[in-house]
Parts: sequence; structure tokens; C-alpha cells
Amino acid sequence: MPEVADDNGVPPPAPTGDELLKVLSALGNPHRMRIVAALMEGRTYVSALARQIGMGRPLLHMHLQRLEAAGLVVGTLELAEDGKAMKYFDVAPFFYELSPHVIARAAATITETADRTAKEEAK
Amino acid sequence: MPEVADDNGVPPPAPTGDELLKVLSALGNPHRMRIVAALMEGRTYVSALARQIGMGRPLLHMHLQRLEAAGLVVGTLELAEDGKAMKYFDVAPFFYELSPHVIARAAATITETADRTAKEEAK
DNA sequence: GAGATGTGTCAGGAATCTTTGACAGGTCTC
DNA sequence: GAGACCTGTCAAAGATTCCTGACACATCTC
Repeated sequence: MPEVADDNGVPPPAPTGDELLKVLSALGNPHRMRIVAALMEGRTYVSALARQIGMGRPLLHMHLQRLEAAGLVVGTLELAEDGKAMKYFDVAPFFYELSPHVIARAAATITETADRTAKEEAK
Repeated sequence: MPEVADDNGVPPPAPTGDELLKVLSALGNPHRMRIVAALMEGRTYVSALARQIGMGRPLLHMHLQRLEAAGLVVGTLELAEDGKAMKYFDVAPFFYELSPHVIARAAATITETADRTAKEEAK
């Protein structure tokens, strides 16, 4: 018997346009996909992960930030026994379905905050 | 009773890393999401679509190309009655599931063709 | 032929994303 | 205090993506 998740029935298959957009653009990057993959093997803290996948800390930091903003990973600042502050990351239990309908529905609710709209708004 | 699709059972939930990457980065863009949405309402040709969603033809052309490369839409060059060549686009019946496992699995099969690899390859 | 419609491509600038190196702050051990 | 870890941020390069304005080619109508 496989693992039992406690959600019953169909999960809400209608994400917001902005949400889906953030998720897709976050996952649409080789490094970030690898980061999620690495995190699947167990939680770690930033520096360790950086060494593990051969990537600069500042870079990793930025990518993790992007993933966290999309709700795909969660980071918690924990204090180790010796008093050092370490930020551990875990993958979040996300699930999305990608189909023409989902895309179409999501497209209708796109805010486009990062557009010229903001400028004209300011006027 | 909902619509009946003629695929039986579970569709292969293990896309290639490169494939998933192309799909996600293609869909992770507001314009391209809107293009898919617009195409869901019916097939059209490039110029008409450009007018419909208020976008330059060259730009639209590029976006459609990206979507087609990812296998999300299909374009066919058809000859109208009056002899004009028009390129009609349809959305493809794609379906992907996005979960940590899928990402992790896909991440393992990333080719990274668009990397420094190509340069060193050329040498 | 001029004009309207369709196709496609190219060059160049604008806007973003990615990446690196340096810096600052913290705790612990020697 | 010096050195080894950890965290975070910033500025400035590099690389991509996005976007626009031409341009070329084709067909049909006036």
C-alpha cells in the first residue's frame, strides 16, 4: 500500500493566473528543477546544498527565494545545537495539472503587476 | 457525466527533463498563456490572432513558435479559397502533472543543450 | 500598377534574468 | 584575536528574452 495522503477527492484544479505563472516560471529553469530534486532527497541548509550541487551561495539563495515565493519549497531558520543559525529547506507538497483548460482559465485571471499597467496606475 | 476522453487508465506521468523544461518555460509567460486561452475559443491564423489580442505579428509569430516547439499548439499552413496562404493554429491536447516527484524525475534527465556544453562541443 | 491581405525573417534596442565577487553580521573553537 | 562555519545583501557584469520597425515574397481586387 502506498503512502496515504489525507486529502480526499479532487483537489482544486483552478489556480490563479498569477499563481500558476509564478509556479511555471519558477519550475521552468534547469537549476531550480535540480534544486527541487536535490531537496527531495532530504532537507538541507543553504551552504550544504550549494556545495552539493556545485553552485555559488548567492546564486542558490536567489533561486531558493524564487522557489519559495512560488510556494514550491519552504525554508525555516533553525538554531543548531552549537548556536549557529542555519536555514533548512524542504520541498512543499505541491500539485498542479497542466491542460489547455487549466491554462485558459488561469489566463483569465492574470493581474500583470509587473507591466506598464503599474505606470499608468501611478498616473 | 463529464466529457469522455478516449484515453484509458493513467497517461505516462514521466516526461523528459528537456521536454518538461520546454513546456514549463513556454507556459510560464503571460502572453503565451493568453495565446493558448485565445486559441481555446477556436482556431485562427496568425494575423487575425495578432489583431484579436493586440500584439505585433512578429512578436506573436515568435511566441507561437515557442509554444509549437514545446508541443502545446500545432500550426498548419492552409490555402484559402482565394489562394492566400494562411497559417492556422490549434491548441494541442496536452496534459502534465506537476508534483515534486515528477520534477525530481525529470531533473535527472536534463541534457542542457543550451549550455556551455555546446561551446566545448564545438571545440 | 497600386493597394489590401496573407506569410516569414532580420537587426537592434529595451527589459529581464542569471551569475559572480565582495562585503557585513553572527556563533563557536583554538 | 584569528579562523572556520553559518546567514544575508549589494553592485556590476553577462546572457537571454522580449519587442518593434523594416524588409521581402505571394495572391487577389480595383
